[in-house]
Amino acid sequence: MSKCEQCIIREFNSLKTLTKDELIRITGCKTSKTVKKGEVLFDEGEHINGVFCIKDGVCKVSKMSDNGRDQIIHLIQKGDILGERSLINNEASNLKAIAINDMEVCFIPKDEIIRDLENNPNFSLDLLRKMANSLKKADDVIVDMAQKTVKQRLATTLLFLEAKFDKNENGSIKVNLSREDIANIIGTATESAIRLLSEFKKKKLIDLKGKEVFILNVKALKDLSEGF
Amino acid sequence: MSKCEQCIIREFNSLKTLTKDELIRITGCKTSKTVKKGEVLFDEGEHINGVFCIKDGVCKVSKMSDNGRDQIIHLIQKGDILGERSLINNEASNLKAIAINDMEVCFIPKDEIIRDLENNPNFSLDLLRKMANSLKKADDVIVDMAQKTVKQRLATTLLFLEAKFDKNENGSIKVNLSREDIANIIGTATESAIRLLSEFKKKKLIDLKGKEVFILNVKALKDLSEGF
DNA sequence: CAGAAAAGCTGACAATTATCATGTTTTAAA
DNA sequence: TTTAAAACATGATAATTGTCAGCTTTTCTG
Repeated sequence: MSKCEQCIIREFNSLKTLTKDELIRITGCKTSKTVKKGEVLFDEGEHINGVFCIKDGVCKVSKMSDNGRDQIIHLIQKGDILGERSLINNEASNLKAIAINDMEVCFIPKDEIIRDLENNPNFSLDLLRKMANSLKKADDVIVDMAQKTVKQRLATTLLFLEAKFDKNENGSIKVNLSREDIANIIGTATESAIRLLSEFKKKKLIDLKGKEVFILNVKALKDLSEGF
Repeated sequence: MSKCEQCIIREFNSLKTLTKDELIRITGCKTSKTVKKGEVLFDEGEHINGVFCIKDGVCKVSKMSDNGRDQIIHLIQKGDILGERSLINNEASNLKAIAINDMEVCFIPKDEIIRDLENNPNFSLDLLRKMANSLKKADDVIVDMAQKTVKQRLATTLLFLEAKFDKNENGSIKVNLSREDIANIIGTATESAIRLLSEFKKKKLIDLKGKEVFILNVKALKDLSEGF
């Protein structure tokens, strides 16, 4: 079993504020596991009872709307932690997480994290800052969803993906989303998303090779996303 | 000047976790002020440099979209605190707050709150819980904005207002929103909001007397908001 | 109180977006 | 490898929503 105190991944998230002793204790109680593409990490209404630290891979975090369509709210990748919110407010998850490619994750049981949260103010303050930041980003998403057209939101989303994920050797964005996934991020019908992707391709803003997406014209996408 | 340690308002928010000594110190450095209807508490891009505790009145908290329309993201009322996020991540506000009726607020300077945050784990943990909860609510808003029709969102919003605010003696919701405000909560054109309000009134789901809104049929609104 | 400005309302029409239908391509399982 | 299922793509059409225009009512200001 790999040791948390030697794991570089934690430098990307709030776990970096834990002391060496705390990390050693976490090593002793955490579990590592592989999650295959398509597998559910946790479902809506489920008690997570801990926190995931993502070592590799990507998952989509979504919520079912009353209308019966899934809305993808977050994409979580290497370095991120997952489940901290349900842990803090001690409730069942309001979200569902599904791997979109094979993942390597560590799972830290609830009680251990709570203990650190209560005893290490660096940890709780860092988490507080992280949450304040997430709330700010959520504001932006709400405004975009409420005010932008589907075309603007697609442009916004493509730029977001470009910024968030690494590139493959051929220059495509290193994330494996289906057209339906993209539609569920934007909040539109799959057909509408496909149509607009085709339009963007025709206008040379992007290129598409199967599921691979290449961003060709950032400036034009930015203008589009801002309504010009 | 009124004393924080005797103020009942703090029981409604995270300030309730402060000790008597901390409250006495806050009393010494806080300022009380009246904000008239229409006045700006803080604007986008402004450094707030502290936290507001709302003693009376309501304000709308909004963000300008790229398209140039304001989106109202929160309604803040008596008992709420305001500005804690910008304080925690030490950035300028991404939001703008305007009073929608006359308000009584207290303002606590940044350094004093930060001090309590670092020294009183009850306070920081309570704030953390509050933020985790806000994030959960933000998820719901994102899903609604992304997936629901304007009609569904209006129904959702009316139920939200009904639940959040007290009633006037005649039974109307005790909040003074213009039609434009309502449209800016829902994320639609003012004309669309007006049209749907008229439709709801015609169908006896609500009644309207000027700016006063009366909820007549909660069940029907709930069904509508869920897409039936 | 009068006049001006703002807010509210409604109709007509245009633009956007969803839905349904159908065919093609890709993926995954036997 | 074959075959079935899923994903992708596009057209046609309907429903939703936005925009503009014109009018009425309410609110604000001097």
